Amino acid sequence: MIFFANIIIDISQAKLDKTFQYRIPEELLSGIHPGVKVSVPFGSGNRTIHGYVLEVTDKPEFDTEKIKEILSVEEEGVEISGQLIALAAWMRKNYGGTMNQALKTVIPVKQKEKLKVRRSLKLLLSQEEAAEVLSSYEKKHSRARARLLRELMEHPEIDYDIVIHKLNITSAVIKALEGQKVLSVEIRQVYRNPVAHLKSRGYDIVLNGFQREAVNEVLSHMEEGQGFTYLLHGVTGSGKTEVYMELIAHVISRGKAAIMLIPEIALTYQTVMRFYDRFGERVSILNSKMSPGERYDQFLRAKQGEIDIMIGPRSALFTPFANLGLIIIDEEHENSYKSETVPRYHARETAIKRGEMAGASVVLGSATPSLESYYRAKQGEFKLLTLKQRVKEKPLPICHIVDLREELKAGNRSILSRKLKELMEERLRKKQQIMLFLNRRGISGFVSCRSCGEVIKCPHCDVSLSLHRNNKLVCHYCGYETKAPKICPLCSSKYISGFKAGTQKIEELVGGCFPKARILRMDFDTTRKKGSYEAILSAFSAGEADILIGTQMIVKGHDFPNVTLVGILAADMSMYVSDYTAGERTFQLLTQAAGRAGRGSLPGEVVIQTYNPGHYAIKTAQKQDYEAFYQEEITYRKMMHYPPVYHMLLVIFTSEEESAAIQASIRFSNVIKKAAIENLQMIGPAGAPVAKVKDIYRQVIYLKHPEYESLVALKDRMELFIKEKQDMEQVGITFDFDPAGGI
DNA sequence: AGCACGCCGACT
DNA sequence: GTCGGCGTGCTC
Repeated sequence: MIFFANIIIDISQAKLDKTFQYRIPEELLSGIHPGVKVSVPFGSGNRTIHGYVLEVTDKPEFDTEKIKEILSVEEEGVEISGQLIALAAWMRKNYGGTMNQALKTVIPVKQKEKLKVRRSLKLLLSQEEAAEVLSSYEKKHSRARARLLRELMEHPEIDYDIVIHKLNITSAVIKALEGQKVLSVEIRQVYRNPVAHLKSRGYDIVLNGFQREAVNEVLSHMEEGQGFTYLLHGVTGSGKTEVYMELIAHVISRGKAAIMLIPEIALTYQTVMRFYDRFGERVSILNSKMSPGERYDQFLRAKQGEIDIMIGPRSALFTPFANLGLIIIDEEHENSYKSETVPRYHARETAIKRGEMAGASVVLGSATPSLESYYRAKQGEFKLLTLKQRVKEKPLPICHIVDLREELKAGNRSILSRKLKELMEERLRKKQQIMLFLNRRGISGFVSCRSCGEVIKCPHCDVSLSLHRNNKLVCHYCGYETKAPKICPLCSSKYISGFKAGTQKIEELVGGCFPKARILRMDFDTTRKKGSYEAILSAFSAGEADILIGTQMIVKGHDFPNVTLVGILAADMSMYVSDYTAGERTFQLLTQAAGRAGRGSLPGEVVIQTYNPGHYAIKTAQKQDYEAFYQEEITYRKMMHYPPVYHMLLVIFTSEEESAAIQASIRFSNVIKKAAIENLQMIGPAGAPVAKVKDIYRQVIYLKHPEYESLVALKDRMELFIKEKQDMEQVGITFDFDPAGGI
């Protein structure tokens, strides 16, 4: 059999952003894998250039007559670009999508590389000399040369890209003038340093026994050259960050680099400062507010060895450190580690794979580990490290559970239970602070008609519109905006009215109960302005308000030493019915929220209001007993065949035509049935929970199987089907492995 | 990006 | 005619 390799020539050049196919000579076959660097003949002159292997296949996709052979394999060790390309190949295989999509995720360079080498043209001649040369060009009718030179006489230094794009000059002309010593091409590096403005204050940390033990365990294996995956389980306040810092310090002292992933929302000034205090300028950060160019700059600094610690969200995982020694994933249970765009990779799995490739250790940290990680730790796949003790011996907060049904029976129809109200009064008297939480879903307001029951929906999405200030209706899925109608569009009744967003309504109610209290609210409306998220939190931290009302957003990151009471207004799980992670998410939210109470020297109290006081997620959260929660939850997952015991594959069919999406889903369900895989369960095809977004209709099929590999094999089969049939143009097909909750 | 090819105006 | 410069398009 003849094999071919798909090769990418130069990732940085947008115009060569595609693969070329080469024949693999038999003697090289064993050395050709994704990520391997090879030499190939390229172009009509067959000049030898370097490229990276993306895929090996036996199917030529190009005129076989024209396919050339690979010349040789470049044995430059395991080079970083190759390693990342191999990682991209692994991601494509395990999460679906095209190789190009995977590459773009891993190497976000492409056209942005221009920003790296800011090239500019500099005039080398004096005005007189230039004028002379210019007239000679004009005489020879060299119009492009004259155009460029005239421009250079006016501005002695011009950006290369401006010359190419705005002046319509080709590189041939620039080369010619460079050869004639009329101009020179200057290359300068420009990038910003996001932490340069910070002032390091030094550090002073002593680890306690549990922290020391955890650090030593990881280091001892590292010394033996073994990289494992560790799960660091420690309650809020047990000092996980100190463990991370100690490990990082050891890794960089051995000349290696470290990546620390944190949920985007937790990348606060405080966090960055702590690392900067200890590691100074060797640290860089990545965040979503950065432009692609700025992000690329940070990757470049890493590649050039200017930094050895990168802190950032999911995408920081692909920092091109040549000698990576450690990957840390803080708050590893967070949903934001799962990508929402193709390839829908999970940062945890991908980090483990990258760690394996680089020989690096991986440390997953959480107070409430994901079921997945804890399960794998129990199976011995991860090494479990436990921090049993809170630093400074602080007691856990006292936690009360209030049954909202009892409140109702007792005639209290307020959103605040008697217990919570009583405790709030006390705190306000003592000038201590209070946080009130609301579950994330169901918090936005909507408009409905009391006469016919019509709910105003988005014309492009299958969701109701949310009521905002100034009577505006906004779609949270596509951003559609309209004015709230005065009469019902269906029955023309004038009894149409809005229900305010949960947080807004609660703000009014709480304000009514405690007219003197200063209240801050954090939700979609108040945080839409840039930077207002931090602004609200620091205002609260500075004591500018007594009560902070919000959703999950306010649970993360910041420490509020003066908060001694946390109220969870409706720890209700019925909102998550269709989602098997409901219990897990509730437990995590409650534990995190409770952890916010009593972070300072004052003891904390927590009130959980719920309609399900008997549910194990709530009862175990009250006692902060993770192990007990895990046992209950894993039993449920086993029984219901949910992850991590079984694995799931969600196949999403999208189309502008509803019927096309439905037809495709039926066709694929037949393909799946035909594959006749043992132990496979199929649910659907059916409409997605939100069946229409931005005018695109969505159908889904859920598949369950105990072996992840079987689902990957099934995905391969479906991808092959797409390739062979080629009549699926108007339908998009996306694969999502172990989807994180809703879609 | 680099290179060939084909077009176009100017000059022996 | 034909020479040199310029823009366009292709590279497995």
